[in-house]
Amino acid sequence: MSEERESLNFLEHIIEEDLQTGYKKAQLRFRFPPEPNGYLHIGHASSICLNFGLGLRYGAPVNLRFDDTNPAKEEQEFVDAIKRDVEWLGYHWDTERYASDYFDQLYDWAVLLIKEGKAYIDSQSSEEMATQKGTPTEAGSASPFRNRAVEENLELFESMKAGKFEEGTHVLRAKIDMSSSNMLMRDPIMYRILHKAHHRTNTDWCIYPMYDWTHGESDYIEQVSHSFCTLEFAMHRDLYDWFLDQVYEENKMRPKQREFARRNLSHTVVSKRKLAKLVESGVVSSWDDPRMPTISGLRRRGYTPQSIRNFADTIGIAKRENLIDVSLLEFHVRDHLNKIAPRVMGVLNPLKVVLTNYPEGEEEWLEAENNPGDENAGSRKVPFSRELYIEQEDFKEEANRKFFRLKLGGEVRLKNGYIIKADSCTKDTNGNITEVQCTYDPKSKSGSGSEESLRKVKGTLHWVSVKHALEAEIRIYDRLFTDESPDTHKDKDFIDFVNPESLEVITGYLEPSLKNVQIEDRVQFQRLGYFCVDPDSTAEKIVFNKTVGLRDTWAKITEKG
RNA sequence: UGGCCUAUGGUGUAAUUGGCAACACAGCUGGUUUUGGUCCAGUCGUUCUAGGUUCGAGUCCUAGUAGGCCAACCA
Repeated sequence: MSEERESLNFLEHIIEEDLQTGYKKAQLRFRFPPEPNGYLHIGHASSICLNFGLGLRYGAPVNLRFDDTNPAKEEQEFVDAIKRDVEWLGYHWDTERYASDYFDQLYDWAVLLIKEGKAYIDSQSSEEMATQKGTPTEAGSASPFRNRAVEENLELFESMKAGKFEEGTHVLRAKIDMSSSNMLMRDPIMYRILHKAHHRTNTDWCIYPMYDWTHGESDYIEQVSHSFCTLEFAMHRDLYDWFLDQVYEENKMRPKQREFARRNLSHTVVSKRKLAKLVESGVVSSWDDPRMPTISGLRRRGYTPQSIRNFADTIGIAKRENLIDVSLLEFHVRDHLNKIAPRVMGVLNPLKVVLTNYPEGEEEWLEAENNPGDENAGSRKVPFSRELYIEQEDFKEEANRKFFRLKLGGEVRLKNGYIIKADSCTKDTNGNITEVQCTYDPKSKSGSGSEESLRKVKGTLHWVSVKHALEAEIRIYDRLFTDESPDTHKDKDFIDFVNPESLEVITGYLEPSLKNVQIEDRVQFQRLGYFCVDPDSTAEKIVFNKTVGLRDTWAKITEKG
């Protein structure tokens, strides 16, 4: 038994260290804290995999906590969608929590701070407060209300809560340090007045706590040991700790915020504003359009939860800037789908082949393996007849030796079938090839064991019997953006980089075994790629999404010329 | 003119905490193959720069350079 030293990421190192210096393993607890103001995307998926992955690794519970402190943006619809996505990824949260569960506690604590002279009601406009805040290089100045009497503060705060004031008239601020080098410590706002109904607390409240006041205290209430967030919150840590100091009791777990770099994926955008723009402007059809980097989009595209988890696992976690090539994500779907997707045949760009020596009206059903890499996958029958479709790209009148496909006078094997030879072809008035006449070798039947069947020919083509072919709508996707980092250009809008050819809808001809596919079924169309049945699919009209193509060495050869 | 963070192959992460720079992807060469897929083998690095500490530095120190972040009644 060789014990291999596992390589840990820097967050795991922090946890390991904490475990050495006093934390008990049983005290470990993590959380995934989305704001329910939109759909989860691939970036969230990484965060989910990180937190829940840590939970699995350490046998620690992970809470799903909705950071719902801004009723102006949040909706139940998003709560539901987020839960569905986390579940789909295959994770189980320990408890489902809401920051709004803690509104009472937060309010009580705020009152405590006021009583201790550590918070006050400011009655200035936001503009006045902004100018007082100073700049990164200049200290701020005190609000004229900074030394308001405790009694007055208490009274005003209560009146705020009671709904006696308009929005924007008063806020509760923590009294910290107006000259701190950290702008966030210059008397941050804890509460603001918002006369808006909340998706859970309805109209119970008209004052709502700010993120900074809420997050650390929520972690504390839930006794989260490690609160991981992205780097842009690094500055918030001082505040997180300050707020915690105000309520912390010795015998409790003191949550620790640590920050990691968010992972950027090439050729896409993830900001909610930008994704919304793609939907609103009609560039994509919906939030779950298969081109979207949302989890629901990836799901519809045919990605498997495991492939996304594997991806998150491989890219790891660190603190430096990064731009992960989307091809790595594509590698992981291929890798997983290669193992689980049944192989089938479908022709997307048909060219008719007629086997002149195959009896008219006759047909036979050939044995076809479902997955050559998986012995247990079994086999199925595919119909063969005189008239077949092959891909247009698989035939050329003349071609050089590198072209392993069909050419006049050349031979090729039809997958699971016979070796055929192209004798002639017919063209339309524009010179386009419309039909190829071939002869087949009846003794070369796949699996027959005959000498002829064992002959090696350079190429093997997929095909479909014309008479038996199933028509289906095939949606072929390409990258949504032509630029690897579309939203980082100062002089150009990300919309300018939208790939006009990101969607192509065609009719494909499939082997009849696909007749009864179900939504979300995934298959490999041999030699083409992986495809997934779209929810738009019906019994009358099957719709497939192309998840990702196969690795294509031939394309590279042709590119090079 | 302030503060915080970061810097390792084309990309993303490691490096037993100071001891021969590793893994995956991509690339390139071959082999296998009834998918130009899969699989197998091989190949591809002056650890941002300059100093310093040390027998020994990717790791520690100093300075520099580059990039990112920091002022919303957002999270």
